[in-house]
Amino acid sequence: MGIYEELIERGLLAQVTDEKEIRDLINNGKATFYIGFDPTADSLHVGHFMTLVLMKRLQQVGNRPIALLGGGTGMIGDPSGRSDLRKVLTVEDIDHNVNCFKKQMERFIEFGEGKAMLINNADWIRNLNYIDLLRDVGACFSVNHMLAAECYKQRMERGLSFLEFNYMIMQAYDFYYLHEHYGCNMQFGGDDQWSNMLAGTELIRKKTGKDAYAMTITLLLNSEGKKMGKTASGAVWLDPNKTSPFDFYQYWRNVDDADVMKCLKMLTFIPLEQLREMEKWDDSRINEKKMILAHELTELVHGKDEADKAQAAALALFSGEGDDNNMPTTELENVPEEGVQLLDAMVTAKLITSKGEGRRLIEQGGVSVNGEKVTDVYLVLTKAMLQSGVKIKKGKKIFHKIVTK
RNA sequence: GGGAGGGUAGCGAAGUGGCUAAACGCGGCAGACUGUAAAUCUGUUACCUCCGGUUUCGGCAGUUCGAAUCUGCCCCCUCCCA
Repeated sequence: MGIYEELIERGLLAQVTDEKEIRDLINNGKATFYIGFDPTADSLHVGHFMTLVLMKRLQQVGNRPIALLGGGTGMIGDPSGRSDLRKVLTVEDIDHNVNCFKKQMERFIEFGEGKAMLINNADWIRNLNYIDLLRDVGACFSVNHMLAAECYKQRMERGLSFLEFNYMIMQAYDFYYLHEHYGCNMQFGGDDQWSNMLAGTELIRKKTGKDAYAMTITLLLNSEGKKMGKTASGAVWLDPNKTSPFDFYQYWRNVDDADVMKCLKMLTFIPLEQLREMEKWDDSRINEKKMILAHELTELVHGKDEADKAQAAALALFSGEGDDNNMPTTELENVPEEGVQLLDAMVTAKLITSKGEGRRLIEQGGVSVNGEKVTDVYLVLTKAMLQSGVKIKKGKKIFHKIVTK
């Protein structure tokens, strides 16, 4: 069984331009493929994670990945899949984000001679000359054709700026550039990138007469059809400072029953035979599956140590076994002798956004301190308590420790 | 450039002088039930609070005892015509 078949079985492939060719290329390690990453934030998130995993899978069987950071295209902003106008990022923002992405990716994928390549399209896009570009590639695009693309159609209703309209051309140009300079013959991307990717293969064909291929990855949607990796407080980040390993673990520990197998298949490196076996498991073992999922992914992103710690903390908190030293912690500074109010401490720890919210929570019985339900809105955490560490539980499953030196 | 219609809480959407911190729906949070799931039910959902108070309806300036609601100017969005 080749990697192509494996990707299919894992449910990762959405669309391909030429099934036979692509299967031949990637199964035999002949592909030099690129995946673009738009530096719209200062950390990668779960959405990127699946693409990174895919890069790794393909690299393992001999294909050559190019991670293309959109330091140039980020200046424009991709309108695909967006109903509103993107806010325009400054050059500083973009460069900063690109650097953050780089660091995170390096932890995850091996770059270097003969291995994966990390390229920033700012290197060529920011220096493009308008007239030259128009004459060079502008002639290859039909506006009529572009407007027919699904991603633009949706925006015809709400408005689409000329700036964003050009994104497709830039992305196509990237592909062409990589094809010419790095021998890149394939592009991967989210399913929402399909039209942009096709534009690239067409540009290459028109300019060089050669064929290049494109393949899209199924978007990771939950059973309700929403993108996964989003929580009420925002995306689930790979940066441990933005989403702690514990929270990351908990996110996966809490996925819907209906989504567990899908996540295991799409995101983990657990061999297919084993997954097929798991699929036959009795329903009563559903929680076991969730733990495996959470541990696997936390390990991939944060390392085995962190994954073990997160799991131990979760077990300690929810079933009373294991140790509880690894829950998210906030350290308070300059605690006065008389201590601090619980509500103030919770605001500092970002457990609540206002004291009003905290008061409501306590009134509704949603807060515990060191295992005891809080009834007093004005509860004070004494300095002595804080020095030994105070365990706060908000709702049923949010745990946080507050300490002071 | 001309014409029309808009901008209300996280989102959608009522409200056209006081009874409105602002209906309703979604979303969020909490409680019950469960399996750290889903579904369901209940409560809650600007901010600070003991009573009570403070700041909100694109922005600024007015009219008024009183403005989300009326007037002027400005900003932004959508549609139609160029």
